[in-house]
Amino acid sequence: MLTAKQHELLVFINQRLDQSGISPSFEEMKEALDLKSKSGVHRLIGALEERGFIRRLANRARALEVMKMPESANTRRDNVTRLAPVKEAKPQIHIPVAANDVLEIPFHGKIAAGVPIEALEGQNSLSVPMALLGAGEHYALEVSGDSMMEAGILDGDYALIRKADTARDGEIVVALIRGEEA
Amino acid sequence: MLTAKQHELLVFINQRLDQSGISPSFEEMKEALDLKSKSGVHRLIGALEERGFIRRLANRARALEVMKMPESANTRRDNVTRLAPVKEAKPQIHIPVAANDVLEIPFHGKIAAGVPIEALEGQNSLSVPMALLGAGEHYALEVSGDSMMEAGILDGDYALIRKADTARDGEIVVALIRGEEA
DNA sequence: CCTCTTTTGTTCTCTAATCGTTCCATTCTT
DNA sequence: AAGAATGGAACGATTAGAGAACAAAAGAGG
Repeated sequence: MLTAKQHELLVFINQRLDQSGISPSFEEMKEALDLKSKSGVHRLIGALEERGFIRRLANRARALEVMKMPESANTRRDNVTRLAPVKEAKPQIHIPVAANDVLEIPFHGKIAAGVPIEALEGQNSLSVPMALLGAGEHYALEVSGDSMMEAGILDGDYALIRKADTARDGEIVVALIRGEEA
Repeated sequence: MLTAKQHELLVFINQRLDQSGISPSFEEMKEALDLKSKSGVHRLIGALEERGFIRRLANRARALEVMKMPESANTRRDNVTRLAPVKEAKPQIHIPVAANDVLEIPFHGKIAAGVPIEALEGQNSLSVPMALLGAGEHYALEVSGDSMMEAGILDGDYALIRKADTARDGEIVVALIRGEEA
């Protein structure tokens, strides 16, 4: 799955991350691999990313994250998407209190594939449990049409959208083409 | 994933939060990082938020929350409602921090239309934001098959299910027919 | 309940250093 | 020689620090 260099770089990144929690910069990786140019590191990073071993924020400094390690490496990596630790069964009955952890995000209108967003840019807003949102600025759109049904997005759904300038492969985005078509 | 400054700030916030339960203000963070202006803190906070390490309420004072810590940091922060109480030595002024309302609900296995539930009735459990649950007792099942795709329920989804004896027209239910078929 | 005041967060502009990206020439394999 | 890997350097973007003015929220007091 990995070339020698790729493997070497991955191990280095993982080590630095485990050790200090701070991503190495391209310059530092260059040094670690004993290369003489950052462009090589760039290519290796790209390869590792493509293979799903690391993830990164595009155009951000020191924004690497190790997703998994190759089997060979004994340096284990456990806390990726950690689910809850298993704990002893205890017949307890949860009574969820009304979670008032709610945020109001702007509601911008409808969206449908190929059709311009019907911007009813009014003061409308939607109350959304914070638990559904990540970091960043969000807004809501109503989905029209069944074109995204395979992704579990149905007609009439409200889509919660995080504003962003970039997107990674596999992500679902709302984008304007030529400034008009959605 | 983080730069040195970002890491430093994150550790500081986490420490203050663990210690007093009160978020530091921008001014205090400025002092802690030995800066002379708050604008830098603002940028760092933004970066940490973008990376998912903290969450905050916009325009609210001292409304920070640590979502996770980088791998290295030994100062861990678990969001899950911990059952096993930690030893409480100090007269902590544990002011109710904006609790990360996550609940653990039992995970009972797979479900597929027409097929008996594969009960791996183990002690497994799933962490779920309370905001997604109503009142009552809940559990989780993993969905198998695409038979419910039209309802936005896809293969591999986790279904959160509330135990009930009755159901109204239009509601989606999981039910056992003749005690075996789901 | 309504002002006044203090605290706290937000934004903008500059400046500088660090960092990531890209393109092209060069070297190394096969 | 062809293809792959590497080196080099320019370029543009992000990160960081400072300072100031401004806006918003929280408290205090009448």
